[in-house]
Amino acid sequence: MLEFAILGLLHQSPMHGYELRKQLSEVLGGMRSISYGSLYPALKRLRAAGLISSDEPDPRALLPADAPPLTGRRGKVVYTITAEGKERFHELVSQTGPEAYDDGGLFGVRLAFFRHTAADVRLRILEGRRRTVEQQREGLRSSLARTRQRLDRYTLELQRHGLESVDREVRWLNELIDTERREATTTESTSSEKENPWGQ
Amino acid sequence: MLEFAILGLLHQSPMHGYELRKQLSEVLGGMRSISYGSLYPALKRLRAAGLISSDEPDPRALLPADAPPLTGRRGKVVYTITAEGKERFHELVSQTGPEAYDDGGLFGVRLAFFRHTAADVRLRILEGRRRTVEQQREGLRSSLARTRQRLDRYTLELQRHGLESVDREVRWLNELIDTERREATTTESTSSEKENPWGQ
DNA sequence: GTTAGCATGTAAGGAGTTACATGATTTT
DNA sequence: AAAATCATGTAACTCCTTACATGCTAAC
Repeated sequence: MLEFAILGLLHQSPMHGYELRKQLSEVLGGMRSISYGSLYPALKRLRAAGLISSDEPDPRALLPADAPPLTGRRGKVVYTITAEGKERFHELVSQTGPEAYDDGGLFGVRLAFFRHTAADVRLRILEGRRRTVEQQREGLRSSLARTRQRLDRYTLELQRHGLESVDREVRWLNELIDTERREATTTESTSSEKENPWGQ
Repeated sequence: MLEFAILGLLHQSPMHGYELRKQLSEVLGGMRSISYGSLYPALKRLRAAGLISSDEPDPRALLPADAPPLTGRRGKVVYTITAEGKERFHELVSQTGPEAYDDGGLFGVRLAFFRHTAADVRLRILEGRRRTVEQQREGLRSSLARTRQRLDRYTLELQRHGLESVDREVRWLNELIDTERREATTTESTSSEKENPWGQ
């Protein structure tokens, strides 16, 4: 998920880690930042996999063999997505399986990069998400119906609030799906833009 | 978090693992169950810590040293909370620090066992949670104000929906806090029930 | 010249998951 | 007697966090 988000951000423009982290917080929903302890190892893995490249100043040039073991001396490292990285990103962005809409935060990230996703794939993901959330809602509803008697007020309030939340998400998804379909039918005659609808 | 929930459920009545898992799903918000790969190691840890005890049938009695290494032969194991376990649970249930209301799902579990929490502690936790969520809301709001221009429709929708969600949570918390305060003032004259308000 | 914010990383650990392995009991 | 569901557990792994360690750069 993190790697997907990193690829997505670097797809837009090269960045160094610190900047990446700030952008990541926005993509991952306003507050709650990723920690450097996750970010840098992730960058390392992506670089090892050849999906991004790093432009390090590397200041070990023109230095005699110094006694201080050269612990510091780090330069600002700018990361750029590679051709393989872009390929991988478009592969990820085209996936329509459950991993795209089941729980675990990936759906939010997918949505954040939806402009890179083809219109039909967008629709399938939104509908998949809706199915998932509807099932959650059913589970919650039946759980509430079964246990309504023996639960105290707090647990009941918790479940009621949870139910309202998933209910709102379903309605929100319905709106997104409607808009998506309306766009699809009005755009199919004029064969413009397959990517980047609205925005920018 | 899991261990807290297990203690809370066993506090109500002894249970075996399988049953525990079902009850856990309800406590942890309707759908999304815990897996056995989490549950059984957690039970093992709690038993090792002396917080719960297990009542195993242990069928190795009256058996000669068999050649088959006795791989199967497991009985239904019933777990019971110990005196130390209850003590620990009431310790956890009285905590008012950030771990009780910051993100990470603990708040939901705390609420599920709120009837075991004293009224003043309940209020402090609810107010702490409200502060946390209000801060999230501020973060989201300013992030949205800053980036409204350069974001595409999907990211905007995502943030808008997120903002509405935290907004709803704040309103919900306000209601809970109001009710809590009303109960506190109407109950203080009649010195009844310090625990178990409503429910059961 | 010192504080605040920018910047990069590692090591250890927490809290769960999936996949596997096994068997008992109930229902059809 | 086959299938479903109840029941218990381990091993390997995922994905993140916190705490630590280090240094650069701009502003006051």
